[in-house]
Amino acid sequence: MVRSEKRPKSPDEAAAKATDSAQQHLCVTLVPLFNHLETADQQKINQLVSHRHFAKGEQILTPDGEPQLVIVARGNLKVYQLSAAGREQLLRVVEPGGYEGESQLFGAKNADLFAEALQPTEVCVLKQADFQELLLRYPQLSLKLLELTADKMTAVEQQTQFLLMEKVEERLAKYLTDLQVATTSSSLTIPMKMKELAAYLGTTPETLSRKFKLLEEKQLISRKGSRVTVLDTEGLEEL
DNA sequence: ACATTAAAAAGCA
DNA sequence: TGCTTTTTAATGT
Repeated sequence: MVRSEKRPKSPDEAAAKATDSAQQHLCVTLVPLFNHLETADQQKINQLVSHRHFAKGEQILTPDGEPQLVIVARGNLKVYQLSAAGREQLLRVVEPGGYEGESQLFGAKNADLFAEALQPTEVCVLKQADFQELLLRYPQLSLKLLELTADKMTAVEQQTQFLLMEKVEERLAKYLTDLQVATTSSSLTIPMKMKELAAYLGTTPETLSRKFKLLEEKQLISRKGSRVTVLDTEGLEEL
């Protein structure tokens, strides 16, 4: 479900208006939300966003922070919430071209949403007021946003299905088969750390490790590190 | 069936 | 080598 091998091609260093930290206008042209607009419009929008860089592990979005739309240009970030016990439930990983934080902009008070950089990450930040103005000014944006948000909701549904399946074994099996379908190959690479996959599947790294071993013993998969090969697709799907 | 805790083993910079 | 990630083992819910 998550791949991470895109690299933005070197941007032409023309006359970049140094608004903030003097970065290039990557985000606006890169992101599906904006890249269908005319160049002139994109440039206007670009003046409204601030480009920021985050090191691995830095918080980008917190519940008490200012409402803002965050667009990922490079790297990726994880979006998660904290359970009562303080355990982290990973919701999704946002890749270049993706965005996060729009729900707050719509007025939804999302009380416990965090976003954190998984790698050194370039993002563009759009403030609430500016974004609302944009939506009014470019009605096409609203439609596009609606479309993209619908996609996101589909992903969230899948995530909820994971947690509805009672056994970790089943969740892991489903995750692997989904990933296999996505890559159209029997050999695949887990796109995140085991610790994070565990959080994503709603379990602990320890249990995840045991389940991997169990699937290997059943000859359903083989694994070296995060490199997994599916040996028995049918057997895996039966779970 | 899992979580938790602790500790060893394996990776990585 | 020193820190982080992953695995193993023992014990608890």
